[in-house]
Parts: sequence; C-alpha cells; structure tokens
Amino acid sequence: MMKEVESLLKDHGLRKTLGRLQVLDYFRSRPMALSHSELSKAFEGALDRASLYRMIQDFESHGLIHKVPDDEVSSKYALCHASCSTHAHFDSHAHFKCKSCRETTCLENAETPSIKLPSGFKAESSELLIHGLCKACA
Amino acid sequence: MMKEVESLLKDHGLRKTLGRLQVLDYFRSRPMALSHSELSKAFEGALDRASLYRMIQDFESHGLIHKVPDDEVSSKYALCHASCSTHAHFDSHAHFKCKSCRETTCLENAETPSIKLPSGFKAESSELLIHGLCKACA
DNA sequence: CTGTGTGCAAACACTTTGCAGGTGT
DNA sequence: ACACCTGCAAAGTGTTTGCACACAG
Repeated sequence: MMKEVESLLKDHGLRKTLGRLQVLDYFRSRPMALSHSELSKAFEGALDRASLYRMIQDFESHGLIHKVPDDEVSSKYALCHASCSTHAHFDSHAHFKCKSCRETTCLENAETPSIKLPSGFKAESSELLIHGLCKACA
Repeated sequence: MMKEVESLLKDHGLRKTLGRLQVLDYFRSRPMALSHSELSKAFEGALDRASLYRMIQDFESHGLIHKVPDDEVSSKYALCHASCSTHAHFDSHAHFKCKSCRETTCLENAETPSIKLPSGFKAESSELLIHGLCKACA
C-alpha cells in the first residue's frame, strides 16, 4: 500500500520523503478533493504550512494531483488517475460538489462530453462540475 | 443602455447607486469573467475595496452575476442571463478559459450536457469548463 | 558530495467585519 | 424617517518567498 505511493513519487521524478508519503497516502485514503487547510489540519504540528504549499505545487506540476474547480476561497486538489504523468496531464472527469456539506467528490467514470466551440478556439481539456446534494445530505 | 442596468437593479430589489451602476455597466461592456482585482483596478480610487467585495456578494446573492469556476487565486464573476432572478438562479452554460491570456469567456449558447450520477446524488446545476487557446492566442 | 526538500519567519495578497456617516426611497 | 450603502480601518485567512539547515540519491 505505502509501496504504491513510493513508486508514484519515483515515477514522477520526485524524491521520497516522509512528508510526501504521508500526504499522498492521505489523499489516497479520502475519496474527495482536499484543500490546503484540510491537509494542514490533518498534519497539524507535523508539517509546515509553507512546505505543504510547495508540496502541493510540486505534485501538481509533476502530474500527481490536479486542481479541482471550486467556489470556496481556497483551492482543492485530488489525486490524478494512474495514467497521468508530468507531460501528459489529463483530467477530464467530472466532479460533484455538494451544496450542503461542501465536499467535492470525483466522478471517475464520467467523461465530460465534448461540445462545439466558436471558430478559432482550441480545446485542450475540459471539466464538468455538478452542484447538488450528495448521498449523505439528500 | 444605462437604463437597462438601472432596471436590473430594480428588478432584483437593490437600490440604485452610482457605484453599482458603474460596476454593472463595466460587466456589460466586457464579455469575459472578471475578478475582484480587475474590477478594483478599473475603479481605482473611485471605489473602495470592501464596498466592491460587498457589491459582488450582493449581486451574486440577488442573481445578477454568478461565480465562474476558475483556477486562479481569486474568484471570477460574470453577468447572469436575463432569466436569472434571486430565487431562480441558473447558470448552466459552459465557460472557456484560455491557457495563454487566462481570460475566461462565457459560451452562452452551450448548454452543459447532463450526465448520470451515482445513486443517491441529486444534481441541481452544472457547469462545463473548457481549457485551451482562445482565438486571439491560438 | 550535490541538489533538492524542509522549517521558520516575514512579507504579500485576498477577503471579511465593525462602525460612523451618507444616500436612496 | 428609515433602511440600506459606502468608506475607512482593522483583523482574519490564504499564499508566496528568502534563507539556513537537513536529507536523499
């Protein structure tokens, strides 16, 4: 289990450190998108604020996690699919944001449909964000 | 022209003030989503930061503008359709975010397709966000 | 050994809040 | 007159940066 997370780092060219392993494992243990402040609380005292911000940036730029669109003040992030790498960073699945508990979950199996654009525009990726009530809050 | 903006305020139960008229008219003059800082620059010296934040909040809660999903540090907003009101606040069209100039434009005519959700989840609204290169940057 | 990651501290940016005074209806 | 808006100031929260030290490879 921890092995998988180790190879995640290795495969994306990042050094293996305790903090990174813990944070990645925390991502894996939670099915929803996480904000900096949530992670910060989870690793209270164990991890520095600034280091956590840099960790998130590095993970994102190396294709381990992706930013999830959100209307909160702070950004949220979630683990990428296994197929993501530093140079092929796709994130085309849909996200569901609950209006009540405010948690954002990934709908892994839901590809976002394509749509026709005005002439001259070139699409590279797309994301579908659905608002509503989740199972627990409905 | 300014008349339309006046009735927008009236119809949504907000008082007509100089600042609100100017901000709404600025929204109307620009086809893309605007952030607080962009508005703040546009009204440098003429409008207080805090008042602008409150204005944005009021506009949003009364259905004049809607928050547009974005991966920038600060949020962006755009004018709602004519059909939006305080109690029927729909925003189902797609948005296009250019990776180069970072501008977010509304694709008014593009309804976001529906998608099937896991059982127990209830969708209320949805938004489609497309990343790529806009006409000017391609 | 060497380059990268971390912690600490400070600075910077974004957003919210309280209050006194001004404005719209 | 009264409720609502605004400006100012302060505080709260989110994010970035510089630097010295620690650690992985």
